[in-house]
Amino acid sequence: MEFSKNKSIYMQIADYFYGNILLEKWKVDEKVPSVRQLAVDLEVNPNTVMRTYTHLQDKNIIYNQRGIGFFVSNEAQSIVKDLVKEQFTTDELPEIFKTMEMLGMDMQEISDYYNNWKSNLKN
Amino acid sequence: MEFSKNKSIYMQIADYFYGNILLEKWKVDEKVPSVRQLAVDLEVNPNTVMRTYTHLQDKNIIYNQRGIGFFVSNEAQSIVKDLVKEQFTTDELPEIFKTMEMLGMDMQEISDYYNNWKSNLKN
Amino acid sequence: MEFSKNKSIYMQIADYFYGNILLEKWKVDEKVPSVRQLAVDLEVNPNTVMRTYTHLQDKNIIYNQRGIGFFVSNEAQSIVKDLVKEQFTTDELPEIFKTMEMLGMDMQEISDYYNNWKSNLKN
Amino acid sequence: MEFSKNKSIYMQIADYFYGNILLEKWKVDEKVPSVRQLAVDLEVNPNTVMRTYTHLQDKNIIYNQRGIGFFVSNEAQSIVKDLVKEQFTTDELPEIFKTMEMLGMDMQEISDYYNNWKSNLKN
DNA sequence: GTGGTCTAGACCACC
DNA sequence: GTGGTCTAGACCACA
Repeated sequence: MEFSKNKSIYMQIADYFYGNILLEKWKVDEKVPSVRQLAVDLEVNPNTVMRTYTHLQDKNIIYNQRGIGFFVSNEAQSIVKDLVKEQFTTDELPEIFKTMEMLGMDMQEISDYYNNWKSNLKN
Repeated sequence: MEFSKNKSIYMQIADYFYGNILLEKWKVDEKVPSVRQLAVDLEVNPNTVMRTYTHLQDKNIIYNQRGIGFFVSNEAQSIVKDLVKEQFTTDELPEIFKTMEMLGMDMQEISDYYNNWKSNLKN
Repeated sequence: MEFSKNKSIYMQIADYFYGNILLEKWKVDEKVPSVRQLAVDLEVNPNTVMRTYTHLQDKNIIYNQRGIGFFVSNEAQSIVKDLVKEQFTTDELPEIFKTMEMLGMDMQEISDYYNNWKSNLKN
Repeated sequence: MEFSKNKSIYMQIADYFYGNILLEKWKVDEKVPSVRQLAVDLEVNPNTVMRTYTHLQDKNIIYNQRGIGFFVSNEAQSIVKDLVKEQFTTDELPEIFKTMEMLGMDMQEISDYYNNWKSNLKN
């Protein structure tokens, strides 16, 4: 996994969790990777992973069983969905729309980029 | 002008310049507000404005005439357009698309949000 | 380190970096002093050092690892060499030559000064 | 006349005077251009020229006859020569030598640049 | 009037 | 611990 410079690493790790939960790759009560293991896999400081986990736990997206690990909570799906959608529609989309105006782009162009992006994913 | 807390103030001031240049409110060789004046208008510290100006000057978007002020450079339009478009297509759009996938949204929904946003602007 | 008053402090700190990089005292990917530490060592305000670092980062001479520090970039050597040589040959040397003409000095005299300067360095 | 960005304009105008005096294009008691005229010729603000003249007058290089103009003083030659030589040997040359060391250049290379520069002047 | 630099001190996010 | 941003206030050189 590569990290963008525009966003903090621990939030990008959270994004990775959001994806896995929303797309149901990780189900309710399933164990998520250990802090240490994930830190090794992602080549980041364990503190950084821990920060993500603390953050997700605060939001009741994962829960902890002492000595065993972290697990996906019951409400994870709905919490994440609300969270992501909220931020998407109130922060990110308006930002995009403003930039579109500045660049004089219309929805069709965005749509083209989208199709392009999707076809690139397959390869 | 209100500042979002997600982004540094000096970069939001830069964004303000980008808009004015792209939409040709400010033309080539036109004088831009003085550091002190803009600081007063935006209610920020002059150092913060100075930081924006230094940044824009480094990117050859504005130039300085000693003792007189800053002016929009010849290539400002094209430099800004490249800059903004580059970041938009390589950073922001993919981010949006990823989130769309996660949320299971399609282009039609985005388009609806867009039209909604545009009609809100008019009011 | 003493600072000349003809040049801004933050640029003199940059010169110090140029020297260390060109003479390979600092190698690629080596960590450079932290902003705070260097500020203490040089007895200047951290903001002043920060200004140098931002400048060098913009020029891709150093890069940042979040929360860890600044490091010498791959291309640092060649960038600095180009930078310094460019300025030396197009700005400083012509200036010197013009003054030599005005003073009626020839290359031999300059050479004498040079040898003199070098022998003073040793003591 | 073109002005370098590295030096203040009024000092570059002073340099122009130094050259004319040292190379005896302007002799003792000869009238120098009026402030207004020179400002027009050089396309600078009259204040800037005035600043040069004040500076030169302070150093007894030119003197003023009220209502008539400025004139080259008796001691102009020797004063300028001392002034320029002093700055040249204590400020500029050491600076050059330091840069030479950093770039690993020797006197021969400088000499080559010098010959090159002189032959370019003729064209 | 203009920009340019610097200090002092603070607060924050991040690793 | 690291950098990043911002404020307040000052002083200077320059046009």
